[in-house]
Amino acid sequence: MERCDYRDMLESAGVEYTPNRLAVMKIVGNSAHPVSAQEIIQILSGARTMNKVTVYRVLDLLVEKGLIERISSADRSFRYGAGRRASRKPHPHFFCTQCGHMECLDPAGLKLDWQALEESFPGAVDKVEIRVDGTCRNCLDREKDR
Amino acid sequence: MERCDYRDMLESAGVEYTPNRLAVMKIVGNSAHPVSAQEIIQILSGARTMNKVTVYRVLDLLVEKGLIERISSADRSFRYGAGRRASRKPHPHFFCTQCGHMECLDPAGLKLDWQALEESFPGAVDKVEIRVDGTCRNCLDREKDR
DNA sequence: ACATCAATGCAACTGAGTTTCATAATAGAC
DNA sequence: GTCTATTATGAAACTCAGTTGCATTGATGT
Repeated sequence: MERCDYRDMLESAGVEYTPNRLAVMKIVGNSAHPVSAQEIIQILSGARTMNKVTVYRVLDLLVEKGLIERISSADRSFRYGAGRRASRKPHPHFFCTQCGHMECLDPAGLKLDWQALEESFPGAVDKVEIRVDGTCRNCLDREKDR
Repeated sequence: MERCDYRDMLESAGVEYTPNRLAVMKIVGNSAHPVSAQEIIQILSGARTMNKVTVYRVLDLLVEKGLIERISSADRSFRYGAGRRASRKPHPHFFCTQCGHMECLDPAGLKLDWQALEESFPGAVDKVEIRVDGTCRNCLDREKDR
């Protein structure tokens, strides 16, 4: 099930349509949680042949255009989720250090005084990343079983 | 100038003293901003011969014992700063995506309702990382000159 | 002194992401 | 329509922070 007209989203963000770009955009957009480049490559390996370099290049492009968001994790790799242009409000993320799963958290409980931050800081601010590291429910349960 | 008795700090955190561990602890502890493993290796290359593997192993150990804090950056590498056991309160960091410099921010302006966050989340929380990405004063000025 | 265990060094490895350069596809010019 | 110039893609080799395996050194306790 499509959630959006991804092709239209690409073009209105000034990104020329290509099947590869659409494919990556769909995977990131339709995923309930931020995905890694590896996951994307793996998902694509079934349907379409697409070089990993192209995946990385498409991801870079989509991030640059604000269609998706690049989120750093605690394991030296990135996750990608729907971005500002995909009408996604900024929100924190949870990262499970056991299984590498990332998920989005509710922005409630998160009172970030962006204004005060920018004013107090001598430099240009691009983005703020808030990440909670820990162990997810699944991994906790699996641990308990042992 | 020493800021603390690092040797004592090591031992009271349950870390056997070795010259290598003290050397790393000093560099991280005396630095005004979080440092990368590369910086540590480079600083040490002058004074003492110390294998990079040992540096990484010491860093892992000190992080595990809470003496230093591992902070992820936007460039797939880590920075290390004084940790909880070094009487450092949690605080956000700024990361310059141009030069890779990281610095500590004042916790003011960041009202993070940690309590609500933990309660709303179904899993175990180890730590919360808040990172502001952007361009530092230095890099902004250098840019302007061109 | 001897045995034991931890700390260190060295070389080779890993894995996510990048660079280089060749080829294929697309878009404009004519 | 064909020709040319971008632009997108593919393939192989590379980079770079961090790891692993294993041998060596050093400390600790008896």
